[in-house]
Amino acid sequence: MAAIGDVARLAGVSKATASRALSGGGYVADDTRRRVEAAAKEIGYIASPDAASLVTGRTKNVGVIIPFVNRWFFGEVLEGIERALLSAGYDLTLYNLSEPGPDRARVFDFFLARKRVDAVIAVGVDLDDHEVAALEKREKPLVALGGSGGADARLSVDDRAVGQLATEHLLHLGHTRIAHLAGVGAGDLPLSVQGQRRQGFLDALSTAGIPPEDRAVILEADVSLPGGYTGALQLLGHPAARPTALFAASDEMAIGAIRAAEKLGIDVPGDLSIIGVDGHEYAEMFELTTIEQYPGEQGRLAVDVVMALLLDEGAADPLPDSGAPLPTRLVVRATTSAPR
Amino acid sequence: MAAIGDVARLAGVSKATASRALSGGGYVADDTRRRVEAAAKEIGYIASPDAASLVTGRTKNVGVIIPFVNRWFFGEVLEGIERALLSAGYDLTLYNLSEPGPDRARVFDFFLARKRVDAVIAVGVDLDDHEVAALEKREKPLVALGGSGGADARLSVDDRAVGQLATEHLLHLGHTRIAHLAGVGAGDLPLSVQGQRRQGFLDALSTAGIPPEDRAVILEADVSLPGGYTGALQLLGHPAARPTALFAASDEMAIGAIRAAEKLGIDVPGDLSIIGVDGHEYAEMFELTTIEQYPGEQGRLAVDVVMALLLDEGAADPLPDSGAPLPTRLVVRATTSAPR
DNA sequence: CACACGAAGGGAAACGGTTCCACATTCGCT
DNA sequence: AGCGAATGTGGAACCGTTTCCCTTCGTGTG
Repeated sequence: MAAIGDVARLAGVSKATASRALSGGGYVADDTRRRVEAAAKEIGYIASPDAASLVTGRTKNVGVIIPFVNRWFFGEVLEGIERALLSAGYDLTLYNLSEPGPDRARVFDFFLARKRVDAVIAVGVDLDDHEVAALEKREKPLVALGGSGGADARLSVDDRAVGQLATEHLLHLGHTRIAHLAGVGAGDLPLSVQGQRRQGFLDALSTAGIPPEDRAVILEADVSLPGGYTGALQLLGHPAARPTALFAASDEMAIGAIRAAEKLGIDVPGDLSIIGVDGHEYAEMFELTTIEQYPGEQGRLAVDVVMALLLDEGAADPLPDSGAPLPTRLVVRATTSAPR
Repeated sequence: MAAIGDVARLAGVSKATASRALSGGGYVADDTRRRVEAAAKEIGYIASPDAASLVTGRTKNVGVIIPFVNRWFFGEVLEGIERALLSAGYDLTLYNLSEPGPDRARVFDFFLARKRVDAVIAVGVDLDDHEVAALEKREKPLVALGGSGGADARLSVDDRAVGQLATEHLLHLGHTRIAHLAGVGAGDLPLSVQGQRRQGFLDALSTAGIPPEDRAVILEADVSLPGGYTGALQLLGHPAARPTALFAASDEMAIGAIRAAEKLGIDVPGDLSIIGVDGHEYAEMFELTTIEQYPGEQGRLAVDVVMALLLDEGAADPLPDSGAPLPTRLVVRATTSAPR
């Protein structure tokens, strides 16, 4: 395989000059640079990133840890990150994190501990103290998108406000018996995305002064279409206290709920209004009222922050984002209306 | 940062011995090994994969190129690959390939050209000659899952047989006016997955002796739920030649078609039978008849092949797979029945 | 009892780049 | 004209491993 020494020899310069001409900064005469580039092309020279990383300490590679790739939100984020990283000339190493367990620990203690990534983007993962510590030890920047736990920068939708807005939309239409299909763990992890949405739901009911005995239940279910389906069957099957409106913690759950209502012969929105969260690809087709967010854009943004952090690298962080939550938008379609 | 020299000094051995004790083979006394390991743990030594790669030429990293992450099939494959790779101690570098264009060329000519991956898994991508050549030049193994183009090993469902079986299922129920919702490009790329399914469809009709004027149309649409929805609206909206059965090239398309039928007041399966392909997570919920395949398992399998190839490495390839197509299974549910 | 052989470990040379430092020009400015 | 800065280039050290080759023992074998 052709090494930089070969290129240098062919171009009649030293390794140092060849290196500068091809990648490094430094002073190189235009003429020389062209000669080196021509030589490189001629022998099909390809730089070894390993050798470069070894000496510079930078790898041009960022690690992404993500709990699912097959949920719409996460898939979309991942595609956004990938595209942004690619155009910045970075590689993306994927760690598909499972629930807590030996595999998960292995990712933090073995894979991420090595110096193979310049930074880590954690999307939608709730890091525990041990995990944060493991990442802290490496001085690599850590930016988080949603989820909870310490990070150098955290981008996040205001999920509590989202939950509140969704619920207020239903209240505003005149509903009072409103159920919430929450994500699993919403009750146990108040700081998680699902926990915050649940909190927002409760906030809205409280400020609206709905007496507790009038409130419908909160049911936790898998944040997926089948999860929403079975959860909604549960919720709607009981004839006594059937809610007139349902706030689903994600659009996938909401679509499952629509399906469940159809199954049970419950008219949407006549007998049941449904609102979701996400702005899922399918939302329009199901005419679903939802609170949109923009995961692809969020991914891109996370990459921007990483790049900024990588430039500063130790300089007094001006906290490039810090503050404004990510944008969301209420989109009213045909699954919500006033109760009969 | 602690280097192996520090470990060696602390353990009172040479770098060479420390290296052997921690990773390499060679002779090391048990006692010495333990001492080195203790020293490593004590100072929190973490080996630099870059340095190791530089000298060994192996990176313990495989590249995966995949056109989507947010379609069920691909997401599932990706998760399968990731899990298998992780447990083999390998990293996964993701290249989310877009349609042909400068970005796509960049992946092949820049990213994959470098020596950062030991092997490449291409899932569902139709490689053109230039791309195959670019990968060929690096001697790294290339295993393909579906799609077309040269590769060292190719795992694939027999998509033609799948198309044929799906169509025969409908024929067997007594249908003759059968439409096919094909994936885009099915007509132009006969060797692609979608092209093969289309061929199987035609094969079945021919062998059944259905006269061409009786056959319903083939319509190409995006291989997604919205694609299936709008495609089916197209197909079913025309009252004159409405088919009594529909073979959708994927479950996502099939579910979109179900939705479209509902929209148009067409009873499924009374007025229209629908069959899909994939065994999608949602298939059961929609009671969809489908031909299942097992993408997660396929991903795992692809990794097995890669590992085998990586071991041989130049030895006379016994073509570890070569042959039997990947398993599929017809699962009959409630969206197909005899025509009225 | 000599000898070969296997086990154990050390020294040093890679691997393929980048970058520090030194040196030689050329240029702009006073 | 003199001098410092800017520009262009080469030599050599260095990044952190692995591995080749050599030395030193101890031991089973002829």
